Amino acid sequence: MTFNPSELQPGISIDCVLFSFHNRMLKVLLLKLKNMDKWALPGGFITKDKDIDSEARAVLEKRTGLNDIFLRQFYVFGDVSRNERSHSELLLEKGIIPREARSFFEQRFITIGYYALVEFEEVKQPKPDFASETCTWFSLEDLPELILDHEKIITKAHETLKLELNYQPIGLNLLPEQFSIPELQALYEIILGKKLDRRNFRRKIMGYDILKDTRKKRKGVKHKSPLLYEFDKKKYQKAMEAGLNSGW
Amino acid sequence: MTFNPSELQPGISIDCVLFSFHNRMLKVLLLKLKNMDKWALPGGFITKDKDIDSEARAVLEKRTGLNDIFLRQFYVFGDVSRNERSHSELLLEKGIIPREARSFFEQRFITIGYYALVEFEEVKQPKPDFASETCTWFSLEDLPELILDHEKIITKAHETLKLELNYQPIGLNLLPEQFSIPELQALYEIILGKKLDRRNFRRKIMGYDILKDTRKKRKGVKHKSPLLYEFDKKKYQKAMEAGLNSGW
DNA sequence: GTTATTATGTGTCAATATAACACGAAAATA
DNA sequence: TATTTTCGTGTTATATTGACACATAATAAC
Repeated sequence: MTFNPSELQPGISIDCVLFSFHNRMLKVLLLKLKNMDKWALPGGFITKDKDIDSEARAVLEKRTGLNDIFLRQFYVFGDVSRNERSHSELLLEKGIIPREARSFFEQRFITIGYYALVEFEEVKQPKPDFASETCTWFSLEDLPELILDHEKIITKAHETLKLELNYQPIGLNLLPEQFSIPELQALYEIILGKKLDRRNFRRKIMGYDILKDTRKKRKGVKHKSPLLYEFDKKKYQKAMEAGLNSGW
Repeated sequence: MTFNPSELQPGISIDCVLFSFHNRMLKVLLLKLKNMDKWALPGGFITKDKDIDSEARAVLEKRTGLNDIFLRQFYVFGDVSRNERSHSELLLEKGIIPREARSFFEQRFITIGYYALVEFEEVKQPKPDFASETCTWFSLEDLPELILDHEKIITKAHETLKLELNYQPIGLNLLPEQFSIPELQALYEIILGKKLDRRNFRRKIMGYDILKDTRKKRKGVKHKSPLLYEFDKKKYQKAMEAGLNSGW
């Protein structure tokens, strides 16, 4: 890995909060920095002749191998205080960043936050980047120690997810092709951070007419098998454009 | 006005869509560039040791004289295509930007969009910046020709306003201290782009219990005088935090 | 000062949406 | 065969929404 800082927009980075949903938990993809006990969001920089959204997409593709991930900008973190001199010094000291890129990394950085959604099983083997040695999922409830303001970035992404639940196809992008209504409800409960009534949830979600019954059952669960559904993508999309205005 | 590009974050700008509400129209503050027939949003750059939000605030303060304006980030415009070489060349040619700042302006720029809300009457005499000769309000319905992607930025700001109407104290920041319910309704109608039923609007807004009756009437209107209200700021704030979840 | 114009303020009813709540059925495991 | 666990279902009371019409207050026109 070599940096060509001259090809990059200086002082701007991208950080991606990639969410997935597994075992009824919301998870976030994180990278463990080499020789350090801290973790970081997948991120990158902006090539001078590339659109920022495609650079975010590129970051995710490099980590996951997937290139059609649902992606949204959610906030720019631009306080001066987010730049800790000690952080870039440490990276240098540990040999994580090449010496010739020193001045690039020592700049004050403003970072554009993206959140992204992916179906857990689609990501076979997440790949660390040049600065990290591991890349793996963490439950939102149980995050490791993170560099800089990355925890704050995750929190803000989660808040945004909550607000956009009625306007963005979040369920569609986090769940596998087929899923049960209780699974969908669990996703909603985790994003919203509150319990929902099972009967009322079912009635309401069915009322939107965005689910298709597959006439199949989930096998291998040690209790009554739930029926499986798929999203009717066209109707889902249309419902999102209008907004599920009731809110949850 | 002299630029010290060395003190600025390179390649990042700020653009502010400052809304006000006057004569039942939503207005936006624009600047007319010197020697050109195009208008632009108030904007600026980011000093290396300043937070981005305070730089946005500084832009607004310079244009309006006000320093406590309600302000929110809403989007980053970062497509490569938004940078028109011809634009910076024209600015140079017209002598709008100093020759020594040439290379600064010729960079590829990413701009952070902020929307801001102000009570129309509070802004006595908006001031143009070094590159412009006039600074004035335009109705959203009747915008002049704008530079670059500024029209798109305004459109996106307006969409955001619509979405955030239920979560942000928008009425509070756009209306004068005292206002009538029909005025508040007109504001909602313009932001939402649709007519609302007068009786239902009143019932619903009153239901939130965020208005205080001032026991006064608006004088000088050529019809029945409406009663004037004020926002109960504490209750308004609380209602916003919960979200006016029904939506309009 | 009488009339016309215009926007304000108000209430009801029907339809819809929400919240609260309990029990039988299916699948696996013991 | 019994136990455990979660699934699937319906009703009722309450709250919210949408649709709708008429009398009143202020000014302007005559």
